Amino acid sequence: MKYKTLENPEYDEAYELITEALRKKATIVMYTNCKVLYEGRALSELDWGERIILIKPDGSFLIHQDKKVEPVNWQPPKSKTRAFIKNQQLFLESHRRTPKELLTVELDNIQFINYALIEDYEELEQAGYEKDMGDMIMENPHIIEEGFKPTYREYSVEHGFIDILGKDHENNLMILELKSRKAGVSAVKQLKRYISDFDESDNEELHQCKSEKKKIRGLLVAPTIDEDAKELIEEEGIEFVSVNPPKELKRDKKITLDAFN
Amino acid sequence: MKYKTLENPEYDEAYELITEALRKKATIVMYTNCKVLYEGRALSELDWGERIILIKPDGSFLIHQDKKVEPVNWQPPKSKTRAFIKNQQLFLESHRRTPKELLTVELDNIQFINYALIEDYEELEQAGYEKDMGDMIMENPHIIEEGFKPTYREYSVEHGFIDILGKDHENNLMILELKSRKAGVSAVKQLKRYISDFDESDNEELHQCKSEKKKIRGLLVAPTIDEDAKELIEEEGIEFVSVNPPKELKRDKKITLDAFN
DNA sequence: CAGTGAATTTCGGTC
DNA sequence: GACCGAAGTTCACTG
Repeated sequence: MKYKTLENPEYDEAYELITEALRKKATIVMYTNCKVLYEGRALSELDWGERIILIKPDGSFLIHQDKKVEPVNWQPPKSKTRAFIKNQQLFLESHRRTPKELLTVELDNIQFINYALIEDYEELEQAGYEKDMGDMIMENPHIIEEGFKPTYREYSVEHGFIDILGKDHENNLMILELKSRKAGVSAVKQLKRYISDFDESDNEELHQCKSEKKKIRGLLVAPTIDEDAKELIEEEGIEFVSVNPPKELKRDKKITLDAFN
Repeated sequence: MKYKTLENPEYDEAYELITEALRKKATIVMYTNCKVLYEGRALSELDWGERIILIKPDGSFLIHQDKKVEPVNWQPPKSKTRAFIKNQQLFLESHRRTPKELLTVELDNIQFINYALIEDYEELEQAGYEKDMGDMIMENPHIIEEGFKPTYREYSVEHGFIDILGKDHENNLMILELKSRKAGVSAVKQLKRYISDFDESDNEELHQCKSEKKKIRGLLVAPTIDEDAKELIEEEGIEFVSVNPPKELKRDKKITLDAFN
């Protein structure tokens, strides 16, 4: 049988069903009154109330209240779940090894339990992120400006990585910091840091640049920047280039490319 | 009636139930085959597969696959959900105003739908965070060292806030940066920045400190630090004090305090 | 394993 | 509504 449901089960019936579901690595959905205790990286307690509990075959354990996107309590994948009965009360326990974390749920008045062997073989196709932006710029450097030649991706410096390093048409060095969302002051500061890191570093690119008496240009590349970032950019002599992250799914891209082959 | 369930409903039955549930501001749980399209800050597409859908009375909309703690697609609270039928297919649509985001779900082969008017009046009680650590240190400064006198909490400087500002028994200035988890290099850098911000600022504390020829001590306060942070701290002349965040629920604390009154 | 950084981060605070 | 920072962040990726 692919799935099973119990409505208003007794605690012993519920115990049997949950244990069976866990053994079968099924996905369990419950709607029940419960009380929750969490002890691990932090500590929390949630008194009696009706919640939705989701237990996944990968060990993920979620407890949702009727508000918020985030679960009120949870355990990550690979956690071990078990059900047990104590003093004629049903408990669920989810245990994580490192870091040691324990989630204990006391159940009462279960409205329903459903378990199912989920069939889902799809993965999310997505686009519109910093990485997509970087790919796009490496493929079409002119988006930044005419004559821009990217030379390195993820160029390592003291405090992190320069997203894209390159040169303009006059061979001035260009340091690009990409943001796929609106950039704030923190992005400008990050870029500033990379520039000074680079300027203080001992590397071929820099030596060549200095021997040719070229400039180092810092560019913040993002869809937009907020007002404070705008001011800071002008003070710091940094340039801003507005680029939107490509919102094109890989599959679409592939089809498009295939069409050209 | 407090809750309703349908197993293997036809699309029109499902439509009726969902519309009724949305009108009643109920919490909806579904287990169904579906296909998902998201367009907003990013873009994503998820092909047909069985998933669990959760729609909350606050407008939150979650789609869970059988893996991970995070939903594969979602909309935040205050989103508006509606159901509609097109070409004898049932769709769910969740719409957010700012930023404009749209989640569209095509449903097929619904295994079950449940809606319920959830009764939950409890909020999570929790402890073990940075704020708790700060509270604890303000109340018991000797945790840091004998003679430590905290003077300011969240003291504003150029690039942020100094968690705790104070003086040692010799009236040297102490700048504390708190972390409730293992501190890394980034925390040391943050502290360094606050120290230099403070040193470059124009304020009473600093003038007094300099006129008395006192030192400025930087302290990183966290349960532990990683190896890289350890090295950096020694280089930079910053001190590390190991403090664990208090794992004590407010209610417990209140009871403890009451017991002493 | 630990460490780094992005995320449709979410969420709560303040301005 | 924008901005800022914490979070049991989670997650993917690297060494």
